[in-house]
Amino acid sequence: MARANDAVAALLQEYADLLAITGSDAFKARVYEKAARAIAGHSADVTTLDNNELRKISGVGASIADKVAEYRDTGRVRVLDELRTKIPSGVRAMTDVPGLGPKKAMTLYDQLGIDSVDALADAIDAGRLKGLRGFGPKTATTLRHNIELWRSQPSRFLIDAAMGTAADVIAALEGVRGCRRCTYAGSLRRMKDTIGDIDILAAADRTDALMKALTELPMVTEVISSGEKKTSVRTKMGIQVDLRVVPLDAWGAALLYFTGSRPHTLRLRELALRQGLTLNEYGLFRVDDNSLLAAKTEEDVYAALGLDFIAPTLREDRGELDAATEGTLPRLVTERDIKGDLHAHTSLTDGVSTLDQMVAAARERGLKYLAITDHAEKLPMQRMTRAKMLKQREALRAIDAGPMTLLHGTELNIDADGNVDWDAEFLAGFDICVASVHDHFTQSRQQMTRRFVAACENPFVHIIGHPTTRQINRRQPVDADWDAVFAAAARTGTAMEINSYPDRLDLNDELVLRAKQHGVKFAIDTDSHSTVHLGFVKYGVGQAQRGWLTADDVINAWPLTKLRAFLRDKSHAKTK
DNA sequence: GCCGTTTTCGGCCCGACTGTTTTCAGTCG
Repeated sequence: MARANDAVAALLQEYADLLAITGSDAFKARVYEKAARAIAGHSADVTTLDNNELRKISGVGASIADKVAEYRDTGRVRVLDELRTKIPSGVRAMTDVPGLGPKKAMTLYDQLGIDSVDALADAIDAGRLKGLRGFGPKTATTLRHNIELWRSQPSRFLIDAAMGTAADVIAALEGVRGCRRCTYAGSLRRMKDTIGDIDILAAADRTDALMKALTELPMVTEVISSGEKKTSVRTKMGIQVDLRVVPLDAWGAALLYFTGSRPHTLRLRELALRQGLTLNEYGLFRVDDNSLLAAKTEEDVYAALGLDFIAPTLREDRGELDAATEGTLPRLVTERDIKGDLHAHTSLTDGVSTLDQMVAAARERGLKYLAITDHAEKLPMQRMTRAKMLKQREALRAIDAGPMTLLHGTELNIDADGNVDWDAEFLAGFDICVASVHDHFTQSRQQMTRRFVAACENPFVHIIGHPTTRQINRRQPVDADWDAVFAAAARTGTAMEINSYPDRLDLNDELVLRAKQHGVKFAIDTDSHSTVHLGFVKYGVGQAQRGWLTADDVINAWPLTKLRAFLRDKSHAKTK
């Protein structure tokens, strides 16, 4: 599954972690982390590059280039293997427990021979940490508690669940006297596909009332820490909520800082330093006389650094600072650009809303067109037949949808060999066909790739639905050579879906970036099974933005005539 | 270990909170 770049990045990250645990130069460890990130985000396969090309990657110098080359040639990195013999893998795993970092993990291993999370839990239960320097009774209790949390809960939460919690917290805090502004930041604002914790930023002159209000919310089960400027709690759902309160004058700098990502803000700080400036959550200051340059809005801070405004969804250190310097940031697709939905179900198959309800809800949302795409007959549980499909088409054609155009489509099943339901004649009757993988998830990469390529080459298939078929926290993505699949999609004029369903978000941002490099077009669909799901489109747009897409890349951001031409061009392939 | 619009050497982001300390190390984001 993983690209060679991901494997190399994982090795470099492991090396960085082991350096930190062994207490070597902290800066050295940071350099390896940075290089790992740069390689993970590099477009070319690093195992195809020579040393000179490797060293052109920012953060990769002679030493790291040699290690990558060694991995390319031998599949190993000798110095990493040596470190691994000194530090058991369980010691590194221990640093995943909240509150336990590299220093304490090493102390536990050195002094007590503790080499796994399980061993640590046993040692705490047996009272073996008593007398160990740096490990008082409070630390032992907290660690034991955090081990259980770490064992019992997923580390990432679905974006819509996090968004709901954030909205509840914000609504409560906005009602607190003295609260001037309140919003969410962090990975939620960046629209990452999954959310680790929720960052809430508030502006107020006095902070105590806000901190108290947060800790007293009914949803809060645990106060992790609480100070004058920052409070962290855990909710019933298990997600951590961090609240930061700043003066209103620092709003922009604080929002920028707490939105992150860390690599992005780190780069901003480096850029500031090179200009004789320093950036923190209170503002951008001159180093020499501490005078304030910008703080009120994010736009002010970026401008003072000589940068165009960078949308939160782009702040991942994937080249956005260079683009902002050069004025070449993309004009990102927005929810307002989305003119229609090309993947939606009704109660004819596994949807819960009727055709009429779906049409009415889509019209209410102001869509210009809607494709109804119920499941085809090879998904046996749906009991679909040709007759039912034709009857639905008749019903759909009879609906007066006002200014909205209705398209009759279907979600075909891509079988193990890459074929789809129904014959050419029947398929030709549809306005649009989505085709998706719904079974045989464990095929080899080679088989799976052939399967997708065959589907792309089918003249009746316009969109590949939820391509990796992952279900977040439940099912892994299928294994395919995505570069080969994307190349086929671009060549055949087949759009790749960005499925907006919160537990899919498929393609995700990283694959969107890769697909775009192949010249692929995209469809941001909701895959709605109910009228309320139409609102999920914002999450699909989030992934699209994170993949640097413009409205021109997204076929359902196009006017209907242009979309129809795209669909027609694909179908014309069948006569060639 | 990397890097350079003050630097090829000497820096490297920085603030908040906790716990165990008697002035700060460790962790987190």
